[in-house]
Amino acid sequence: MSDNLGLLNDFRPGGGASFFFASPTRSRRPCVACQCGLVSDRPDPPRIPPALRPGSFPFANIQTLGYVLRSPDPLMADTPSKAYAPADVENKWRRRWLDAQAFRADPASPREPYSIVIPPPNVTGVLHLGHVLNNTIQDVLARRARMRGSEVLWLPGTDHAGIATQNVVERELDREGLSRQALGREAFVRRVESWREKHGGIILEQLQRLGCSCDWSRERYTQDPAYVAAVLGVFVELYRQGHIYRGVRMVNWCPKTQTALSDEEVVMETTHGFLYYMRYEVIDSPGRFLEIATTRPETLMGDTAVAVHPADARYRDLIGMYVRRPFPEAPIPVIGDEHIDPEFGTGVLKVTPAHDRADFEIGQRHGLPIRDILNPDGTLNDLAGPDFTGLDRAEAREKAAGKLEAMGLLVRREPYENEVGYSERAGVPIEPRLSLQWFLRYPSVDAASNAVASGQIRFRPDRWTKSYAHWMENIQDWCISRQLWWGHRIPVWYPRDRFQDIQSGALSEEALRSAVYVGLTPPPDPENWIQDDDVLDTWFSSWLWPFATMDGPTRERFYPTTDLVTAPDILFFWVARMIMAGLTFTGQIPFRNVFFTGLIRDSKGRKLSKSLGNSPDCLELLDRYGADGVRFGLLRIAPTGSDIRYDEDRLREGRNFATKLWNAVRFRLLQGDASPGFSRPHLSIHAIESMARLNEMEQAVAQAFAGYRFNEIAGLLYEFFWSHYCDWFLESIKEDLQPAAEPARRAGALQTMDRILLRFLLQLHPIMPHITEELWEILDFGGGFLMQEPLPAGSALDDLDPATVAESRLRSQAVQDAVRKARNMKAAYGLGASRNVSFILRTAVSSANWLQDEIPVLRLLAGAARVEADASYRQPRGVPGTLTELGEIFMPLEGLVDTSAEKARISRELVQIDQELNRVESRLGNPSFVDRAPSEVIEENRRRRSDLMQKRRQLLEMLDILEG
RNA sequence: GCGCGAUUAGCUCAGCGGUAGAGCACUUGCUUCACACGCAAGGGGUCGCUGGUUCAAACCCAGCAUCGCGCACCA
Repeated sequence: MSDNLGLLNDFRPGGGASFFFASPTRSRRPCVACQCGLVSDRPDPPRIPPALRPGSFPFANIQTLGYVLRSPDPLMADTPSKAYAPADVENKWRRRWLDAQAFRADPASPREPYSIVIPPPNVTGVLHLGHVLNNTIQDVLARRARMRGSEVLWLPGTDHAGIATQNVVERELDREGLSRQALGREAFVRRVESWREKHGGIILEQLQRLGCSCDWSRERYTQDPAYVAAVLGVFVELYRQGHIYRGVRMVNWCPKTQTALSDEEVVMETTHGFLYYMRYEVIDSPGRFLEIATTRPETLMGDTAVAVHPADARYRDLIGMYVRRPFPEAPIPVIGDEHIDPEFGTGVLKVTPAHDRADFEIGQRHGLPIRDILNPDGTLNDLAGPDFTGLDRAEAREKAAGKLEAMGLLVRREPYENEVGYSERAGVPIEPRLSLQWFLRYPSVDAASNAVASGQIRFRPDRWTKSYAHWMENIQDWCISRQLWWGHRIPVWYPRDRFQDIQSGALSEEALRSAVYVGLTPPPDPENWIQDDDVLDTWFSSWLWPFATMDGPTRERFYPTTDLVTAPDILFFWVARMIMAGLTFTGQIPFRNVFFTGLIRDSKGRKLSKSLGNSPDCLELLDRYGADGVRFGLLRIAPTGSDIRYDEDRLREGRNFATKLWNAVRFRLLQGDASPGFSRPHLSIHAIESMARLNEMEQAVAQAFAGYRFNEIAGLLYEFFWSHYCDWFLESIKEDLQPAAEPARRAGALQTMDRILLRFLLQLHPIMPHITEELWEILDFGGGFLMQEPLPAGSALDDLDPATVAESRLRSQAVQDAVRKARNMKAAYGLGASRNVSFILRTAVSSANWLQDEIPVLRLLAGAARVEADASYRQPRGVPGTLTELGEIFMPLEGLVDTSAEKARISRELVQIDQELNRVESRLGNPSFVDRAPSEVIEENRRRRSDLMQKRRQLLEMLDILEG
């Protein structure tokens, strides 16, 4: 097939024309080859015969196969594209909105404030689907809030993304044969800044392309002078309060970027390795060996003890004795510690206090020496012995195992699977490492827990509150210093004359506090001081984002913010920390609602990632489906919280919906003026039904918004517009739009269309802002922007009597049912396409005026030449009929007709009715059901029983007549 | 190991006590004067398994299975 497509492409004309295959049956199908927008791009073009092989494609061959190729199709050639082409429309409105500063938030406005701060996107990456989903949701919320009359601030910005940005620039330097060390700190930072200037804005421009209604005049950046002052100020304040301290602790060390990381920046990954069993000789009991299991033989040079459980009978007697560490050879003690699990391995643990968290703690408990055998870059140092000095830790593992084997000390090794911490950014295994770092004891922990537990801040979906509570209960101090150059440099200076002392980590916390200078500005005598080399963790600036981005009046008005939209993977990184920062520094919660989006996965359920190459190019998607199409498609699959399987078909659905809307409006425009002055327009029952449905849809949408159920909102809009308004209502009024129709009916139809379109555009706008704005203008619904239009207060049928509405709806639905059944009957006789049939409607209400009005509707929609109402019609043998809510419909057929299909259909229906009847009857025959079920349920079942029985009788009668 | 979530049509998912739904895919028909990115008519499901509660269970409860995600110092 793809070969055929290739060939088709060769025939593709330049610019805008299209190919069609026309089959001998005069069926017209679009060809897949042309990307001009007029034709389908479905992967399987229908009706291309398998015989159509590459090489046999020329026109002649197609002719012989009964196919003709025409280009361009004469029907389509002279009309402009009937598919909505989003590109120009989206550009146009983006520009107009921006020119009009329509997104600007006014702190002086008397309206109720509504605010969101954008989660700063990572400027080192390109726009990915996660951003698109996330920001679409924010934009939907912001636009809806505007239309509900709020003064909206959606504040955009970016952060400096410390590690990520530094990595990118270092890689760039590497390609140039340079390094940051060669450049020096100042020049390097300047270089990063210029990279940022060039690339930092790209992703925000891409968000504009998506239609995001951010107040771009307030774009913020974590390196803005005011923001920097806020970050450093917070550091100083927390330091003075004693929440920040410096000390030697076990940290997560990334040997690649050579910096400490917080626990959140470490991801656990299942790793396949080996469990090595080795033996150490007991010095005090020569000839006796202790067998030890380890996954990391390369650290044995750092072992300073061997530990067993104190109650372990196998080894209890050895506690206090010494064993021989094979290399560098040294005696190390056997100690007893409760931490040891006697069940694991051999029940003996080698203790390496310098390179393992648990071992470090054991070491602390037993006063063991710390032997650090690793360099910061993950290679081994002198302490590991001459054989190992300079080797990478991975190589050292193999070598250590080999050496043990050579010494006869390696018992065996078996394949082993365990969880190893990896650096989230650099992707290499983390090294637990003892180092001198800055830490934060989190402030306002209890208040932050309570804010969420009490519902003051609401998480959606709610289940994240539990995760949050769990994390808050087990919260650990935060390592906030990073050994990087790009970021906010720690505002601490050390006295030059005591610098060595201080850096050795030997000073007590007290002594340190009295020696250092901590302040927003450098000390007055800088020559006597040395500033700390480290910068702060990027998240130490991000956690201030909701308020540090706002100046006085803005904060006064728009803080606390209303909603935060983010992915659950940064609940701890960001959300929890913002809550603590907000409570600590503003005395208020930073936001009232947090909506967690799902994580987008590919169709196989894998995370989208650059390395897997399964991440689609979003800009291309925006080009192909339009921003509105992408927004709508993504929102439809954005469930309330769980993961999202991405499927491009959904975007296609969004694009198709845009085209559907476009064409529905085109249809309206073709009908001309609505004669608004027409005194007494006649509203058809279908018009009333449609406005009632519109009303229901609007209410359901409002509820779905209140519950942040975005997929439901999109579904409601789609269902109403496509399945009801287009498929039913527009079809039902086509009779009224004929030139010969009564003017009052025509006016009623046109006015109803306008009323529904107007209200529908208002509802749809937050999701598909561009096309709705364009159509609002084309339809001339209002002078200003649709985006600034308030949602209407009442319903579309407020001026109608409720009893009339209810009655009309029942009638309209009955007509719909009759149409469906009549079409069905035609199809059953293979007459689906024929318009040359007659129907006879036998109904008790045949004399009613309203029914007379509906006869033409029935005729048009069922596709009949004639429909006649006849209450006294007697069904002749062999004439098929069907039971509808309007009455029975018969289809007298001329000549011989195969009735077997219809008989089969009726039999199938009878089987279903019998099954249903059985269920209902057994229910009603059950005394405890009749006793205990609510009366309305019992009534409902009784009604159903009599309906079913009647239906059954009539079907049997029809079957009888058919069998003639 | 603990916690959370998922399991419904071929696929992606909605429904969360009272007659199993949507979109896509599939079948059939359609040059119907808004739309083939369309219209119409169809086919397709013991709602993961086993128990329990209930007049009534896809839905509530318990257990199990499978998958996914968090958290956790088992070397």
